[in-house]
Amino acid sequence: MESSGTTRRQATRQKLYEAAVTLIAEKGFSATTVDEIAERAGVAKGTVYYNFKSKTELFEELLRHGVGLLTASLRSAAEESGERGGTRVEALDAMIRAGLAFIDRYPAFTQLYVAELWRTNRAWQSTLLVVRQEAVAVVEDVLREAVRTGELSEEIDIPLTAAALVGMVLVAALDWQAFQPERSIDEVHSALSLLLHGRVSGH
Amino acid sequence: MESSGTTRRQATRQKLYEAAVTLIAEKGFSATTVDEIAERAGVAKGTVYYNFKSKTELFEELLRHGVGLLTASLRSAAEESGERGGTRVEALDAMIRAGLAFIDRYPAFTQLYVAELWRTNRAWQSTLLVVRQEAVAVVEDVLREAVRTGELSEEIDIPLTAAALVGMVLVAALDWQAFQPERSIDEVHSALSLLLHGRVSGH
DNA sequence: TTTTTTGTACTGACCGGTCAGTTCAAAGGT
DNA sequence: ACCTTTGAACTGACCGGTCAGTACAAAAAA
Repeated sequence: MESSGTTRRQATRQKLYEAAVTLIAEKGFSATTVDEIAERAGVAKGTVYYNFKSKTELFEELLRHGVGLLTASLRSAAEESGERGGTRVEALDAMIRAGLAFIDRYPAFTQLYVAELWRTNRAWQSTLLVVRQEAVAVVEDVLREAVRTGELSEEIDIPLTAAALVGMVLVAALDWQAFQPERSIDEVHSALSLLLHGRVSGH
Repeated sequence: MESSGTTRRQATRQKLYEAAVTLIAEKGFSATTVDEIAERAGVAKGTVYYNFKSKTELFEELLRHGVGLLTASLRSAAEESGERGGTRVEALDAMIRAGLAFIDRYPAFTQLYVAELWRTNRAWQSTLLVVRQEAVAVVEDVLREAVRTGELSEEIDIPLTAAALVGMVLVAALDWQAFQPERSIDEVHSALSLLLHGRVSGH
């Protein structure tokens, strides 16, 4: 029995998450076998089934785990910006940067999330719905705040704009990793920032 | 013997494309069986292998087919806008609309494209690379043109901005279909247009 | 002692790909 | 007009391999 922060079990689960996330990102859920996951985690197959009731459940918990990290990172970026006395638009900018940093650090998770998000009729569809709503809600909150304080125009459509912003960051970052890896995070950030601040085709 | 424009074979291939695209969008490539594809197309399994040398090849040709439609649609939107004497920024706006219309019409294809695009080490990786480049290039061309004519600032980073714009449209549209289907295409279009024209946080 | 992990062996369902045989419309012969 | 042949297109039963999940005794950890 262990009573401290990380039980043995938690450590095993963590290893399994890390093994599963890269494999599933590369090959997709169905093409990834439980044997492979166990092998990469350096664990026996039986252990997988001791810790999770099925392959699907392992995946669902992986999703919850990862999105937890992302939303925490976005929220704390927004808060820190607020504490520094920044505007709400600066908070958005800080969130873009935090999003990029997250994707830079956990590219596999992001790949997997994007690949699964819009699938229909899958077992974990409901999990994804919840998890997506959490992430988009963070952006919506800041947008709503900004409209309330008059920083942004009333005419913007908050849910659609939030989705578009998230999408912009997600896809730009994945594209960066996959097709233009020689760019620095600063270059990507400023390209997106320019778009946000309307200097791409600003009035 | 048949010699006219649409051979029997082409008709069968078309049926197989249509069956495969929805199934793969819903469940992913590996989770979709050849038997299912054949059944939905109303064709025997052997016919699939008579027309395509493997499941993978069927998928690759499906990708080429679909992206062909998309780029044609984007390019013609840009051209038509040009013929009406519009600015390059108006052409971008027209392309956003064309992109949304495409996704509205072929949602399954878009889902599948996004889900597979950033996977690594897959058989069809090289096909996707080509196919992505075609799509992004259309946007890059218009951006480059706009910078040349002074319509857009020299400081924008063309490849990154093009990727971001494509991503914004892609993700916003999928999100619209999946989570906010009650919105009209006009609402989505104007939300994105506002972002493009910098009126979300324009100076 | 209790919890967790290991490793091997097994099962049964499922799936990609194959192939011998069928269908049928057009071409060619009579 | 009436048979015969040809070959592209299609069919579906079948085969060999793969994989999620199970079983369980023994070891290691706590």
